Amino acid sequence: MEELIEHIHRHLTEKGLRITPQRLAIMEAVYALDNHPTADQIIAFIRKTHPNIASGTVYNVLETLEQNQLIKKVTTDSGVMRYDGVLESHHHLYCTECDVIEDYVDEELNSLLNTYFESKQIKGFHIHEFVLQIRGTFDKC
Amino acid sequence: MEELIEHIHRHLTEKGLRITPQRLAIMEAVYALDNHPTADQIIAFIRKTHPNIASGTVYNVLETLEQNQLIKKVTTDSGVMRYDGVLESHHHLYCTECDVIEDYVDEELNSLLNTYFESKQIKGFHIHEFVLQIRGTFDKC
DNA sequence: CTCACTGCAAAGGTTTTGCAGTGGG
DNA sequence: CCCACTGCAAAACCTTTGCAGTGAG
Repeated sequence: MEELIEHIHRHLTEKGLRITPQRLAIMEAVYALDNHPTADQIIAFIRKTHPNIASGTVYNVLETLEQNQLIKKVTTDSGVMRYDGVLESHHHLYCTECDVIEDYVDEELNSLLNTYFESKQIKGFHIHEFVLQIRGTFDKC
Repeated sequence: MEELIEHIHRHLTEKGLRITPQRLAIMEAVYALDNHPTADQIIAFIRKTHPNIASGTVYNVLETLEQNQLIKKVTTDSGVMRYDGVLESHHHLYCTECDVIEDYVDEELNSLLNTYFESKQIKGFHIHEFVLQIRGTFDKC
């Protein structure tokens, strides 16, 4: 937690960005709330301790944090954006029964995909990254 | 085209759904418009020949068609939904420069993923399908 | 001090919903 | 004929934007 704040400080400072209570609170919320929170869930969480934060600010901050690689956006089928504090390249398990999205980190899978697409070039297209959505159900659902 | 209408007829009838001019027009629009049209593009296309169609109807029909496996939804980062008439299991190339989404059909890739995840079970999770988003740029962009 | 950032409120764009009326089977 | 479906319009929903005021450096 201490080192998280340390890390955020360094990152923001390096980019010439100010360290505001709102930005710290939003970073903490993304880490505290599991399951890839929506902007709305982040707003609700922060208002418990910080009642005057404006929703516009939260959207703006999330945008800034994403552009500075402090968080990632996660797309959903419903179109509502969700946010992820895990920064390493990874994939997601999407449950079709509940709204859980779980991180799926698997370096072997990344290699497999990279190797496959190195040998199998797609003509006229240059790949930057893969996002694999693994859709299914958790046993508990 | 004839056989397309035939196919839609059969599908809708099997499910006990009515065959309306709107539903046929929307199916035709999804096929006619390339590049995974948005609801808005579908509405604009149909109004050229069918000026009174309501946008609510288009959304409702698209929902119905998707639930009956006559079309597929394609998620985008912006949250705007797009639609795809290709029904076989396939993946997509997302261009980060322009708004093109191209179908990427590759049975070998499907096998690769299936084989990989058969050997590598994810505990507590039962996989239904994979959706690989291949993000990059077309040379022409 | 200064200007990047926040709060507030209004607007923007997409999708959903309610309801009366219509037309497909 | 009947009820599933459409047209229309309002509302819901998420997100962005403009602007005046504030507080981080």
